[in-house]
Amino acid sequence: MTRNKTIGAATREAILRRAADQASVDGLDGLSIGQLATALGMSKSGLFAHFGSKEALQLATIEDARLRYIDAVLVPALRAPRGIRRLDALCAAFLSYVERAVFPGGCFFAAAMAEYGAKDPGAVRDTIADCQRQWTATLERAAADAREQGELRDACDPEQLAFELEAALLSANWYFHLHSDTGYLDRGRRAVRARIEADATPTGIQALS
Amino acid sequence: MTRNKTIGAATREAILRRAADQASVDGLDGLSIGQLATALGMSKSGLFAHFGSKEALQLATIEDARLRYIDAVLVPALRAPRGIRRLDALCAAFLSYVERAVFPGGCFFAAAMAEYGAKDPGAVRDTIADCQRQWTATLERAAADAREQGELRDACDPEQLAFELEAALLSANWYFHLHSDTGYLDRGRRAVRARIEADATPTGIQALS
DNA sequence: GCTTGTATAGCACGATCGTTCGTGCTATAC
DNA sequence: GTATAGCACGAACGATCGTGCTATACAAGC
Repeated sequence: MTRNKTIGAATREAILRRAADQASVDGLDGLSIGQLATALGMSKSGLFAHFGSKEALQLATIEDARLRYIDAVLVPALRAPRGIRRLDALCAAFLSYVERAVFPGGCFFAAAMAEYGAKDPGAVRDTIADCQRQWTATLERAAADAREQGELRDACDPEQLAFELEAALLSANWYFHLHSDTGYLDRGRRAVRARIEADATPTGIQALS
Repeated sequence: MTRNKTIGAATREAILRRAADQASVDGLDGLSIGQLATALGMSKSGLFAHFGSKEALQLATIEDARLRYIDAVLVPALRAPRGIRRLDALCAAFLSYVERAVFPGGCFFAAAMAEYGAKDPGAVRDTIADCQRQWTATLERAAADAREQGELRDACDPEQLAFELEAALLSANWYFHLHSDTGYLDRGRRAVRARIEADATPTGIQALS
């Protein structure tokens, strides 16, 4: 029984990994259970039984993607000390995550946000909006910490700064994929660096070394 | 015949308008001929006959959306004099176009870029990439003009500037819709103004009045 | 008045969609 | 050795997808 459960869980993980990969390319809505099952060499009904509905599959996929995002972006970035260095590390980690193609279609959440941003409310949309808010909050907190530590000017608005940094990160993600040109990732890095420095104090600039 | 053609053309226009509206919400791929026909009170086959294939409908929809974009963004912005004022006007016109909900699901091309950015090449993807390039080039040209006119610093990189401005515009578009909060449009306006001023000469700043 | 051509409708096709159901295999529990 | 539970399968459901083929309504030109 416990043994069976382990087997089932492994299958489930494999499904979700593939689902997140595919969704980053074709969208969460474009995700098809039949195609997913074929790609995994299993039956449609066998796969379906793990979730019970397409929406449940989508939500589980988001959750799996969230874990992968934490591993790929947050964990490495949070090793940097609180403040301006962490803010910079978060941006760098995101761009690296895009470049390493952790998801083959680019940032999973960027794609999901674009896909569901204008749709009617629903569980999927709400979850995506929530993920988005969490990430933004992480950037804002890093910026606020940096300001408190005297690394960013008092006049700096952490929320505005986070907004602008994320704008650069997202655009780098879009253009990188649309034009298949890594140069846009460098543009993103330049934008991030310049934007942080624009609000940085001498202390902050030095901390960035 | 001319009369018939006029009637046919009018129907075609109505189809494309609705198609672009719907695509801005559900994506160009999510666009369904059956739903579109029902929404317009006509038969699936009658609608289909206008285009011959879904891809042709998608391409025609993009073309129609392009014209609407020109009307809503480029025409008003190009009334501003060449240089820094036009650069600013382009950004302002874009944010206004988002705010006025010219397309109900937000910027049509932003949505299409996000949807097709990671997909395999094809006519639709190529066209979208082309539209994207054109708009970027418009921003870059305005920035380059401004630099030539002494409104932006010589050290300013027009391509990088255009990238960062567009990043702010796109993110304002995404967040505005995802969180249904016009505050993000103001964040975009602030980001644009600050970014332009960061590279502006005193002459340039004065020109922005 | 007849022909010609265009615009739309009707109907049907094969494929695929998400979903349900019944079944069989396999491994643990008693 | 038998009962139980988890996992996956194949078949089929009704609905919808994009796409054809044919017919009708109607205006234009002879």
